[in-house]
Amino acid sequence: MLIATFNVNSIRQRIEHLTRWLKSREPDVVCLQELKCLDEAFPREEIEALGYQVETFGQKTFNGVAILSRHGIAIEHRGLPGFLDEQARYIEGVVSLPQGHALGAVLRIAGVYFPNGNPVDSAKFEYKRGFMAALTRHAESLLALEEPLIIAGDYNVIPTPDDARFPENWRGDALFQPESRADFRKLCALGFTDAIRATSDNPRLYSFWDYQAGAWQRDNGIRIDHLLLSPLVADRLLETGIDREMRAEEKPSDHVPVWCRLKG
DNA sequence: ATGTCGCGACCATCGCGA
Repeated sequence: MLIATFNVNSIRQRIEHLTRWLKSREPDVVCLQELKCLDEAFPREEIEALGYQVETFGQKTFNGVAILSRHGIAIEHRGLPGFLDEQARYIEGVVSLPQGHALGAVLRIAGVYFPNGNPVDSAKFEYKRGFMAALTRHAESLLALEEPLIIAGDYNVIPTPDDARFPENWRGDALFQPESRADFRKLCALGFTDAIRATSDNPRLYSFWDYQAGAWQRDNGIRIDHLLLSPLVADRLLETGIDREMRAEEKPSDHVPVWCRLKG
């Protein structure tokens, strides 16, 4: 069972990259962020042709999230419960697993696209913190269900200095503010495992490189796309990966896919 | 600090968000 998250930075610009990657990586469930289009403009047929159920929560121009699943998925939320929001940043559903699966009958998956939050002295940062507070509250209620649960997506948070090539460059940025990092730690402290950090102590594990100033060529990256695993999922974690070679393709997204493989 | 994208308004560049 392979679960992935990928911020595509416009699904219409990235559909060819995505389908190529789906064919080679063969993930079971994928959370997508930054669709940047309405549901009716989402190129669903190309993805359905590869055997995926496609569930979208789109928005014109900005944001937008989706879940792709090779197993049946029932969407329970479009929009984060308890957080009034005009922006499409949250989608949650329950995947029905094949009979006799090691995880049990279901896997709950939430796809998130956190607000960027810059500049820090603006309402945008307060909005980011409010989103995190609401997600933490909601995650607490989900953990009480004691189901296997993954919250996957673009958190727009650099958790530690090891998650940036040049951490000093991010001082004062909303992605690396003490408050943003503390909020992320508080969410994790509910009992989630950061899948990448649980399986590797390699430095330079990044998921995003800015388009500007030759960031990719200099490996000036940050790790902001995360897979948070509930205890029942963490118990079955086998390996993780970051498909950084996607960033070297023609017309790439500024993010690359991050994935984890589970037993069963 | 900024050497870049993608979108949508509007028709050719520009402002916004990242």
